[in-house]
Amino acid sequence: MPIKLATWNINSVRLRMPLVEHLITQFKPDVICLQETKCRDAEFPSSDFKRLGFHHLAINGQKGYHGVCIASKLPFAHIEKRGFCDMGDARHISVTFEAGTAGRTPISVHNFYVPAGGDEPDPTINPKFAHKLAFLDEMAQWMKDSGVAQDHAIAVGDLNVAPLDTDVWNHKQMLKIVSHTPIETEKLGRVIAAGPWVDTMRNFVPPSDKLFTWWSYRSPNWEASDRGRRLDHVWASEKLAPSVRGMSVLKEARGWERPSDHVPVLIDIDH
DNA sequence: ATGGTGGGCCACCCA
Repeated sequence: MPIKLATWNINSVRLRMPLVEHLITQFKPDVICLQETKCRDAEFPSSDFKRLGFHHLAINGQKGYHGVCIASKLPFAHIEKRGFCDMGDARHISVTFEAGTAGRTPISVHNFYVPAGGDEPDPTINPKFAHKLAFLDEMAQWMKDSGVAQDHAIAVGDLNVAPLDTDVWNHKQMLKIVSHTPIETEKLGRVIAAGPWVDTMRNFVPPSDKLFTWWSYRSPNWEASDRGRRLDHVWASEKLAPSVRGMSVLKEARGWERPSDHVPVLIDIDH
């Protein structure tokens, strides 16, 4: 059964529900993972999702900041929300689908919003950066302990780290910029190894090619200057990775009206 | 080297 899954840092789901609707009508995803929904669960536009055929909603929101959700046409068997770093932040939600057809084992989807980490890449003077590093450590430990990637599983989200040289517009210039510092890259690598996970986006775009999912609001000519970063990721467990048949980064969404600074990433799973 | 632009929400927090 083919499943199309999208992940997108929406930067306020209430403000950008028209863009989500456009994504749905134009690209027809079955499952949508959002980050930075920025509203409480009671304020989440659930009726809009249901009108659009997404009857199954797993929401972990909070007032004003952060917030993640998984909206789905397919029913869930389980929903889980995990707190990281004891901050009370809404930065994770996961679902397991009901058992697949033809006796296939159900897929789990984990949706993460990793802390951005502030501007100063020194954990001794910047608590936001320290939080980001601790979050990545805890993610790796939990991946190891839980064994989530041992079965059919997907991990997606805004991980706020661009690990490869070609995940940023200028590697040398970015080495001291939060999101591309060696310590973040190393820690994200440990999270991937702890699964172990497969970086499915890079199965479709070779590491020699630049690949971005985010362009800052602060650049008036984002497209011409193209100073992007790959902050959003789609990982598959080794068992599921061969079933990922397609991937696209919807760069055009950065040019939509009142856009998010992140664009959706879509994958096709043939499970 | 600096500041540039957004969103939430009402004084600044966050990205």
